Amino acid sequence: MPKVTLEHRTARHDQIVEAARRCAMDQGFHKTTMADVIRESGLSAGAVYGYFKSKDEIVSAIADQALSTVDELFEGILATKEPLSPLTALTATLEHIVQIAERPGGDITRVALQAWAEAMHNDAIAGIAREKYTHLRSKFIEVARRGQADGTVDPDVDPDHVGQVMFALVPGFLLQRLILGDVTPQTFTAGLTALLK
Amino acid sequence: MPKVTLEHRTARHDQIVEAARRCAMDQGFHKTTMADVIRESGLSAGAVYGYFKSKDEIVSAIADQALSTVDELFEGILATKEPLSPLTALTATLEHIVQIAERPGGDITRVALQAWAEAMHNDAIAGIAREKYTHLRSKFIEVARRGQADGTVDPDVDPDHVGQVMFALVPGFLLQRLILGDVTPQTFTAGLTALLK
Amino acid sequence: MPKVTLEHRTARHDQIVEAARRCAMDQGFHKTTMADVIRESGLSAGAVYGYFKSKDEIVSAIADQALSTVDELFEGILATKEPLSPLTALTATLEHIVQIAERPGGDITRVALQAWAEAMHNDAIAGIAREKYTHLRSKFIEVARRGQADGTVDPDVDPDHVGQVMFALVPGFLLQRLILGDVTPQTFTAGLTALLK
Amino acid sequence: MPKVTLEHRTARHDQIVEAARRCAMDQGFHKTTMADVIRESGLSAGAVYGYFKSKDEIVSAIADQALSTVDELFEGILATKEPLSPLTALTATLEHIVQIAERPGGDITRVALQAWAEAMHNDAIAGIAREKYTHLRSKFIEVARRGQADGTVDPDVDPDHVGQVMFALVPGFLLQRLILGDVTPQTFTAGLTALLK
DNA sequence: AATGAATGAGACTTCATTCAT
DNA sequence: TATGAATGAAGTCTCATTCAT
Repeated sequence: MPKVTLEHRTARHDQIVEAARRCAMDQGFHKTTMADVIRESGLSAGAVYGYFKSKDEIVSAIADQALSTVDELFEGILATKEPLSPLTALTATLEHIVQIAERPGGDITRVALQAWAEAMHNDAIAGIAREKYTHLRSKFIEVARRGQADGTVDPDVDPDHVGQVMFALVPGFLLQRLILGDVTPQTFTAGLTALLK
Repeated sequence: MPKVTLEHRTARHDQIVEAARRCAMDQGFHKTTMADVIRESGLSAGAVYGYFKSKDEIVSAIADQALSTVDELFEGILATKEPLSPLTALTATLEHIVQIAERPGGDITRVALQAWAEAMHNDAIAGIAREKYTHLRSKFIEVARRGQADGTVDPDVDPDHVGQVMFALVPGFLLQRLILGDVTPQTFTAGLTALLK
Repeated sequence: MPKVTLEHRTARHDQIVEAARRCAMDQGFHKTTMADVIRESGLSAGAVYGYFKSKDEIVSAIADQALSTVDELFEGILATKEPLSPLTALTATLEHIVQIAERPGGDITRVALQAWAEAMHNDAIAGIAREKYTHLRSKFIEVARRGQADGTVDPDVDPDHVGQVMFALVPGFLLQRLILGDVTPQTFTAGLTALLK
Repeated sequence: MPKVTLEHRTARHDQIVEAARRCAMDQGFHKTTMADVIRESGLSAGAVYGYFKSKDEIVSAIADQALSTVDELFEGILATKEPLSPLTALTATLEHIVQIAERPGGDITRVALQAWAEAMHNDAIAGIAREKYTHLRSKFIEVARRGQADGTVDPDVDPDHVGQVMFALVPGFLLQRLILGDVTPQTFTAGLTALLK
């Protein structure tokens, strides 16, 4: 019966990652001990090590999740909305980010910050971050291209560069939200409206 | 003997912070051990603890430095240039950031990322980050105000909100530069040119 | 598996306390390092800290033991012997103390002296000492009361005060035995015989 | 001018011992650091080490002082009072102990307890304690002899043994006073009156 | 598969003592 | 002589990981 076992394995796996995420959200990756994860997951040390070879592997899994969540939701947005100006795309993104951040389970964007820092000296996480953010940014590049096709964005500029700027606003918004605490999609959209062509 | 001693103390203090910064740049705050800092500083354990009460205090000192460096240099820019459009201000800022990042001593912006993560669960660093970034952002708000006075920025939008967006581009640029590695002041300025009013 | 585990835990706990007691007997609380206790117990650092949160907790456990041993044995004496004059009670107590002190494991009364000193600036041990010695002294007060009932002790004196004096002879005996080394239950009983009513 | 220098040396020496005594009174010998002594004495590290070769030497000096103080004062009592029953001698001693203990500078009897503990594993202090307490006890033995001469003490008992018992009451009183806090010369004398022949 | 007690390297920090000035 | 910054051995405790049951 491979199905049941697989489901069981997946459930256990997620149980561990969720526990670790909750810990990392409050304490960061480094203050979170394996004992914390074990306690929070309700499993035993041996069980946890049956699913992950090391703490590093768990950290990578949380980082992957934290860096993906924004991505996944963002994709949805871009896929549906048709005539998509940079302003509209950004506004929709920020609103979704806040929705995710305010989920009952805790603010996963805090974990994304941990992942950024970790990527500076952890190759596995650097790889994940590169992959996820390259992908996310490609969506903004796509918006830039559409804008150029629509005539709303200067066609002489490399859409990659336009995408860089649009994408930059996402971590810039996140960071201000977490550290200064006074930005909202509304205030940010207002500022964008004043600045964007 | 106040003069000599004070200079001496300051030199030693800086010697330790510099050593710690080099370590944190390579390894992050948490993988950096006191033994690393002690070895790198060329002092003894006791000497280091004569200048800092704990590792946390050293971390705060590095974080302060990392979050200040951009600030200081940025201030210079804004003070001098007179007719300052958002685009000009941002371009100048990014160029300075890259100048700082490429200094021989190592890229201090990597440490800034560590500080962002640390601010999530370290009140001292959260305080420093809040203070430094509130101040830095206020400069962009000032630029927005000048733009409104000049008629180049929509006067009906709260300049605080415009400042939020301009400021957001700084960490957004930094993060892409460090993680994706393909942004430069030039590419970014090109993208900005296409997007900004 | 509660039974086996509980026994096991108790055995380990005692193994650590015994090891620590042996160390403290030779070196005192402060010269005894955790490394000493770990080596002497035959366990690992982690194992020891699985049973005690800190060195202080181990010290309290040894102090408790050292201050209790006299107490326990003394209670036995008082419970059985019926017509109990102060002289008889004291003689029996001293003989028991020496029996305990000369046990193969080492002289635990040396640890009691450490505990007295420690009680001066360690609230946990001060509390233990207060509790144990209040209890022990209450036995002597009981002897005083019986003496008053029997007509062998002046009924006009507060039995608490009589108990203070009787109890005082115990540490007085211990201290002389350990520092001057020339008192025995026999010499002491002889002196008591000459002095007591 | 050797006199001035000698006075100066003595003053400095005492200054250090007093400082160390104050520290040891509050914290015990082991929690007292050389830094504490240096700060409290108002001298420099080098200066302190000009007078004492090591912390151990300072500890011995404080222990000597603590074990002597009772001794000195006690001698005075015994020298003057002529017809001296054990009860009288003891009462006078306890009153003097409390006088000393309640001096403004702090309760030096707390330091005596430290010295007892230290004597268990410090030969220098064990030697001092032996010497001081042998001497102090000899005074009680002298009282016993006088009692035997006066016919108030049983002449068939070795006066050394009577002295052991009388002397025992001194640490017994001290310990109760410091740990249980409810004995006074008055309560103790009352108890003694009920018990002594 | 699961358990969780045990491991032990290594982290942070202290403090008695020295010595160049 | 006096200073006090510096030394570095040694102390307490943690925690990722393993393995006998």
